[in-house]
Parts: sequence; structure tokens; C-alpha cells
Amino acid sequence: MKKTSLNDIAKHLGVSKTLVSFVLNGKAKEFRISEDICTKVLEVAKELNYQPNRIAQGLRTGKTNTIGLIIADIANPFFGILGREIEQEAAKHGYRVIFCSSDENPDKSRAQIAMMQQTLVDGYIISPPKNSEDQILALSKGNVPFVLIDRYFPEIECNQIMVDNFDAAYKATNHLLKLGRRRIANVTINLDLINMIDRTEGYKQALRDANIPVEESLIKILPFSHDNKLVARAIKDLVNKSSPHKADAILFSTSKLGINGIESISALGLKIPDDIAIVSFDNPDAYKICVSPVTVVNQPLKEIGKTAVQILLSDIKRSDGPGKIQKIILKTDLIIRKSCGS
Amino acid sequence: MKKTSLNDIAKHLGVSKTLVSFVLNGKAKEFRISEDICTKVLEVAKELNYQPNRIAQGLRTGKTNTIGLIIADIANPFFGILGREIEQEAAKHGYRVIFCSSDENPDKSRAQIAMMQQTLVDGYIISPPKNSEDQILALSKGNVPFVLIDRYFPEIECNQIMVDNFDAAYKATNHLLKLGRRRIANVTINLDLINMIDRTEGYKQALRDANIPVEESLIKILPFSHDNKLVARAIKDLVNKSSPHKADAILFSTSKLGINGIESISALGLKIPDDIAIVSFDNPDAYKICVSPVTVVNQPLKEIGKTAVQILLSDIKRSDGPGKIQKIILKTDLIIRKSCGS
DNA sequence: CTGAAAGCGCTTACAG
DNA sequence: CTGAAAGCGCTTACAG
Repeated sequence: MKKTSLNDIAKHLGVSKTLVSFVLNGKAKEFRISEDICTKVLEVAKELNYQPNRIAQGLRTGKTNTIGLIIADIANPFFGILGREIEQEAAKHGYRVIFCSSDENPDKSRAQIAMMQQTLVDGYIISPPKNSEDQILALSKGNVPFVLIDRYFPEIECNQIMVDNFDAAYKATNHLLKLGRRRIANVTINLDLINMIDRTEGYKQALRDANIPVEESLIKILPFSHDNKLVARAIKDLVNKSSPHKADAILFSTSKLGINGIESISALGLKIPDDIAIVSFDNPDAYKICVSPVTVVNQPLKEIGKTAVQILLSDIKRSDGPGKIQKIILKTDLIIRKSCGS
Repeated sequence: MKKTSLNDIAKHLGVSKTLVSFVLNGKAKEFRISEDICTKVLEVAKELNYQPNRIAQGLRTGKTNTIGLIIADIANPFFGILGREIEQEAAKHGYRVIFCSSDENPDKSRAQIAMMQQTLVDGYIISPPKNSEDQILALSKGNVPFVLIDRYFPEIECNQIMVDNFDAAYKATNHLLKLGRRRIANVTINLDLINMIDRTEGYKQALRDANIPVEESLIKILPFSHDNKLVARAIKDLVNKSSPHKADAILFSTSKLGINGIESISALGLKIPDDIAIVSFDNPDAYKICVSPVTVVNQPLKEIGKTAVQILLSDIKRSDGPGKIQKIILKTDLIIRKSCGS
């Protein structure tokens, strides 16, 4: 049972496929095709269960109505939720999405971009790993639109939807300060990622503004692919009573760090917030039901995803060259729960 | 800067594109093309940064090297992790994946399958919503391979990778029985999904085998799109001391139910496992750090994803008609933590 | 108002 | 060993 093509319909009715194409693409009016024939075409199309061959359309028009999404890891709920929003907004406009997880590995993202470049996607939404500047730069010189989310490269001019990470960390740190914490630590991951840098900078600025010296020993920088043990070691170092740099609060820059961190803190028999207060970026379910529900910096994932798609599609659809570059910075909100005391 | 095509390379060297195509597709030996020309073609291809147009290839060969993935919700970590495994195994074989979230809504999955059917994918991996029997049946009569994961329809013969849900629930319930619990409840979602039915059946059988009568009042069936409040009401009913059907343990059939359930239990001031013991299906991070880390039925997500892709690809690649239908049932394991006491 | 024709970039029988 | 040609299923100038 072969799929029915435009030609099948045309033959069936003894007309040209041009005509059929016009009718099926809603251009009947434009070419003033008789209503009579229109309804007949539509009837036969339905009867033969005609489905346009999108690949053939794609070859002819150069458009596939597909968006390429490259994020660190679709299994990470942060990106999963983002992916969901992107999918939803894209579907609303008749677009599909192909996704790839780069694992923060620039070699992977390079291969993934190359793969998608083979005329498969009309545009990209990318959360670029560190050391992928060259890839993004190359993209910005090409003519396939793209928008960056979650991270950007200051030296590259391109569409981007970010969150005010500096402000978010500043507020979170301030929240801890207002509750009387003075020895606030920051646990983060490799600072080659601009969003992570901004967070730590915001944290430092809040301390400075409160006339508290920044202690480098209170800033723990773990590799991206950290495991329980690495986090546990950092935590142990921060909460050890005899340690010269004992902390009374921790700002976690990612929820993966935070979840592992809480596990370690519990394992050490310490109580949150009595022994140590906690704030974390991102808002996974885990934080709602853990021993002491965690105060978090909540990112507007819905808005990030939606806006990214909208900007991308407006660029894809414009025919008069590249549009104006858009840099959008969204605010986060601090959701206060119990992990900082009161 | 137009993309370079086969023709560009051919012209550049004064040969035919047939030749270039052969060389680039590794058929040089087969057609005994001189090494000399081979290296030249390869050189020019590199120099001109030739990228094959996959859409054109797709139109010609009828293959897109793309897998369509339809699951309930990519933002749900269960499906996110599954998606990640599928992506990874697919990439290993040169395949990409397009994903769609059906929200357990058969109308959505119908539209998503139709969309993908437009010659866009070589095969599907589907977690079908209830009432989508007709869609799967139609698929099984077509000639695009597919494999079902997580749920199946007993009356439809097709490839499927499942987990032994009956056995899993049986063991989980048994675990509670062995620890002395006698009034074990089951909180689950709409039982039109076979995997949910199997879980509840396993639960019932374990009770029967222990000579404990099954009490329908201890089985709470919530709609798929339940919110905190609905779960809270069910929990309240189960733990109310004056209630005739007070429970001393709960088996949650999904982690979404479990997470909401734990929130409700905490809000009521009850202690896990002292006041009530808990076992849940699935193994989200949340269960590791909550007040009393939760004993869970862990599904082999890696194996499910990997096997699904392997079976699908072997079907896609066979030219001699449909292969033998494969029904694979994997075992789960019970990860014992603290939520059931000891 | 409608049709014949070209062409998107490939692959692959066919011919020599 | 290599090339000319057909054709996958569309869209869209062009002609009448």
C-alpha cells in the first residue's frame, strides 16, 4: 500500500498536480480556482488519505519546519522542563523539535550542530557548553537563525534569552545575610560557564555590600561531572567545626549540587537550617519534600522556552535578511521555604 | 555562501556526480574507482566543506535516519531519562530523535503520529496513552516499524519492551508485609493503563497470598492529571485515625503520586515510617533526600531505552519484510531505604 | 483559471 | 572504471 502523492490525486481527477498543490496549500483563491474543483480535490485527498511528503517539500522549499535543540542533558529536569516548553510552543506554530544532549562537551555539540546543519533544521536553540565559542561564532556567520539559552558568550553578538544570574545570586545571598548568616559558602561548578560566573559574582557582591570579606576558601568549585563523593568532600570541609573556614550557610549554584549536598549534610548528622542554612538555584521536586524544604532561586522556564521559540521563529520567517539581534534578560524569583530558618 | 553540493565537487574535478557519490559513500572499492581519483574527491570534499543534504538523501532513499519518540511528558524525569538513553543509543547508530509529549491524551498522540508519518521518521518508539488502541493497530498494519515501551495493549501483537509490573508490585507489597504492615493501601492513577492495572493486581495478589483480604477502600484511584489537593484528600482519608479504613502503609504506583503524597503526609505532621510506611514506583532524586528516604521499585530505564532502539533499528534495517515480533519483559529491583522501617 | 516544465540534491540502475 | 539519465514528491515561475 503505497502512500498517495499529489500526482495520484491529480490523475484521479484528470487535472494537473499544480492545481492540486494550489488547492491543498490554500492558494485556491489566489489563483482563482473554481470552487467546484476545489471541493473535488479536497474530497479525493481525504478519500485517499493524502499526507504531504514533508521531505519532498523540504527539499523543494529548503524548510523542514524543524527546530534543533541542543542542551546539556534532557534527563536533567531543568532541561526537560525547558524542552517541554519549547516543544509546546513550537508545535503551536507547526514546528517539531529534534533534541541532542551535549553533556557540556564541546566535541559532542560540534558533531550535533554539524549533523543538524545537513539541511535538517530551520533553526537552533542552544545551551552552549564551554569552549564552544567557535561553533557559535561560525553559526552567527551562517544564515540559519539560532538563539542561545541559559549561557552566552559575552564576545559574541547573537540572540539570547538569559536570566539575571548576578541579581539572583545577590538576592539569595542577601536573604541569608538578613537572617543573620555571616559565613556563607558558595558551591558551584567549573567557572568557565558564564552563568556560573555571574552567580558567584552576585554572591561576592552581596557579601561586599554587607562589608563581609569574600573568603576564597568558602567557594568550592567542582567539576561538571561531579559525583556524590566530590560533593561530600567539599561539604565536609565547609561544615567541619575545627575547620578555619567553617560555614553557617551554603548557596548551591545548581540543584544537582544541592541535592548531593543535602545528602551529605544529612549523612553527617547535621540539621538544616539549625546547623547550616541552604539556598539553591533551580526548583526540583526534591526540594519540596526534603527534611527541611529548600529555599530556591526559581527560573522562569516557561518564559525562557516560549520566548526562545518565538524569537527563533520570527527570524526563520523573515525573508529580508537577518533581524535585529535580541538579548533578553529575565528575572528570577526567590521562593522562601524552611532551609534558611527565620 | 551556498552550501556545496555533490555537483559542485563533480564540476570542480571534471568528473560525474555519480562518481563523487560512490566515493563519498564508501563504494569506491565496489565500483573499483582508482585510488587517485578517490583521494582527490575526498580532498575537494573537505576543502569545500561538503555536507550531504540529508533531506535530498531522504527523498531519494525513503530513509531519514530519524526515530520518532512519543512519550507522555519529556519534563517528567522518568521519560527524560528514558529519552536520554534512547537518544544515546540512536546516536551510536547514526540516528536522531524527534520527540513529542502526548500528555496521556490520545488526540495529541494521534496528531503526533500523523505528523511523523509524513515521511519524517523511519520508526517510532511509543508509550501509548489509553484509548489509543486504534492508532497502534493502524501502525501495526502499516510498514513503518515501531516498539512500545512502558505500556502495551494485550490485544495488539507488536514489539514491546515492558517491565514486570505485577511482579514488582507483588515484591514491594511483600516487603511491607514482612515488616509487619497489615493495612496496606495502594494509591494509583486511572486504571485504563495496563501497567497501572498490573501493579494493582500484583499488590492484590501479595495480600491474598498472605491471607489478607483486599479492601477496595484502601485502593485510591486518582485521575492522571491530579494536583496536590486531590492527593492530599486521598492521603487524609487513608491516615485518618478515626477512619474505618486507616492504613499503616502505602504503595504509590507513580513517583508523582509519591512525592505529592509525602508532602501531604508531612503536612499532616505524620512520621514516615513510624506512622505510615511507604514504597513507591520509580526512583527520582527527591526520594533520596526526603525526610525518610524512600524504598522504591527501580525500573531498568537504561536497558528499556537501549533495547527499544536496538529492536527498532533491526526492524528498520531488515529488507525482507517485517521481522519476528519481540516482547521483552524486564525485571525491576527493590531499593530498600528507610521509609518502611525495619 | 489551468497545465507543462524545471529543479531542489541526492542515489542507482543502465549503458558503454 | 566512468558518465548520462531517471526519478524520489514536491513548489513555483512561466506560458497560454
